Amino acid sequence: MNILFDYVADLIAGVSTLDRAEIRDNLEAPKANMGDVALPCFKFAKTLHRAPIDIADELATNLANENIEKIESINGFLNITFKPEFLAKTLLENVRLDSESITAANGMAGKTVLIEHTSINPNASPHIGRARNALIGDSLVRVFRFLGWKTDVHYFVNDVGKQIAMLVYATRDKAEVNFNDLLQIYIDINEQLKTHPEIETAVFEILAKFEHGDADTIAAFRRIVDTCIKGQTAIFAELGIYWDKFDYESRYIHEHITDKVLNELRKSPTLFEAPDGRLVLDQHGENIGIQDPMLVVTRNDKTSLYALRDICYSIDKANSGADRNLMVLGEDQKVYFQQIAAALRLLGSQPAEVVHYSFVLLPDGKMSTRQGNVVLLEDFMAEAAAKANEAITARRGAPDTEKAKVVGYGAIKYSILKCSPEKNVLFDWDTALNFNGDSSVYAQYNYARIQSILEKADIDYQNTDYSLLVAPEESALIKEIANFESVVLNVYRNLNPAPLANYVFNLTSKFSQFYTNHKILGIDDTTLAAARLNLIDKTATAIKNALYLLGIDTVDQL
RNA sequence: GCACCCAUAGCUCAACAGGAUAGAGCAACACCCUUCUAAGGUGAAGGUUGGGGGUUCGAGUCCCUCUGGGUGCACCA
Repeated sequence: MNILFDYVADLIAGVSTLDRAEIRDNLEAPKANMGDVALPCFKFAKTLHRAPIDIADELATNLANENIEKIESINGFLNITFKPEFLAKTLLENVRLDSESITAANGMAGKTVLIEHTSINPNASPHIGRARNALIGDSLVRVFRFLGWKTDVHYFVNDVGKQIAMLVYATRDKAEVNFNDLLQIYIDINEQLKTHPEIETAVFEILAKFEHGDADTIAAFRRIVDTCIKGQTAIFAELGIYWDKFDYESRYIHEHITDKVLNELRKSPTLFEAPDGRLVLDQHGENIGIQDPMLVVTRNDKTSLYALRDICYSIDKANSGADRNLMVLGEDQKVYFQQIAAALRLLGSQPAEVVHYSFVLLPDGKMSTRQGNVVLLEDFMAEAAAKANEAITARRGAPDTEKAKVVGYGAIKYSILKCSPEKNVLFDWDTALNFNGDSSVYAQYNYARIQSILEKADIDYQNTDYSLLVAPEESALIKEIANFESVVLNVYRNLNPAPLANYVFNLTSKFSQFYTNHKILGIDDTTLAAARLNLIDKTATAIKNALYLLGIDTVDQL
């Protein structure tokens, strides 16, 4: 639609004393049936010392143009409706739907962005709450890449800590450790800990040996952590989510980087030693929303706590040379992140831009890994794929596991990504596995319908006369296609993939209305047929690319 | 108790940097498959945008306040 806005801004600037840039800024797309482009005239009232209605009236009488079908002044709004042939031609000739052209138009080519996301504790299979992190992160990666950025996707492996030590302890006599058993082992050892304090002592001994570089203990940790990372990333790989680099937290201990950073922190008067020997950063005055903002960075023996290792890692990321430094983090880490950010600024380092997301809630409350009250991502994936396969079997007479995955996994991603990150997602099986209406399946299904038609088409539709596309359903579809680029840029600007889901549904809905009202093949007018084929081809591209940016695949036949 | 986020139709969500008559889907009701894929389409129904105040020509959107939910509040990661 930008092309139309530019066009209208030129027109209005030509017949008035208004500033062209200001006009362009105020133009908007009104609701359907009010026109194609609207200009609210209220902001010009002050500078012109005239009533908004007068301004709109005058513009309406002066703007006559062979491409304008209707121009109205209503309550201070100037509404312009273009002739549909002009609308179709202008928008479809200029629309940008592919990565190359959008990248070129927005000048972001070659910039680099570091994105860190997911970092699930390496103690069990991920549940759908944690998956939200990966889904948002991966979608942002795709959007940046689509806009021409070079992406560097990192995963911070939290391989230090009591949780891993507990698993090391629980599996000390096991010759083999199986990823799928870890969750139960973790739940069991948490249970045992309640009644056997001596286990806790043993666990901390293991942790201390690990931190002091004991080779056998490091190997034992590595066995657990790598089993977990392998298991977790296999699940994400199944969903098409990958990382470029896995950064191990323990490195900052074993390479004594924590000591160096600690020495830097010691130069600040805000670092003090508590009576028992712990080193603490006094963060009063940093505008952190807790009563007594203190960040404890070491234990009393001066060994590092997670915060210190996280600061080390954050410095590494800030120094990576990337143009932007992003991370996706749960809302439970909000205040903690502010504390790390304040510490980084103290050290002259720049904290990452952070995207926070809220938790996924179950109908009967919150998920808890320790209590085993979770919906595992794996289970969700299996259910979704199975349900999709049933539907495919019913429709096609035979199952198709690959297609079922495309459909089922798409539905998972869509159901989670369609909600804005700051809102809680309410998960229930019925809604998530409903493949009708506002779901990714709707878009995939209509995409397949288009492919089916294009497959059958035996005329060339590469160079067609767009001005033939004048039906209301065609105009509506064309305008929606033309919005693609601004939606992608909106997602980029706000670091929120949700509008893409909304867009792909609106777009598909416009196509479906067009499809049910107009024939594409088998009409006498072959030039019109060609134009319509070109239109649905562009529709398919927009659907495919929008879904792709959400991490969702398409198939040509469904 | 303090801080941050959220509250929109019975349910799940939209509303693009405050714009016009707040839109969809699901569920429920009435229709449409001799026609390019019915995982579809059409119609009707559903709202004092949690309550109250304020700013503005204009507020779901910004500010204050109350209520309800989420999250967090130094020696976990």
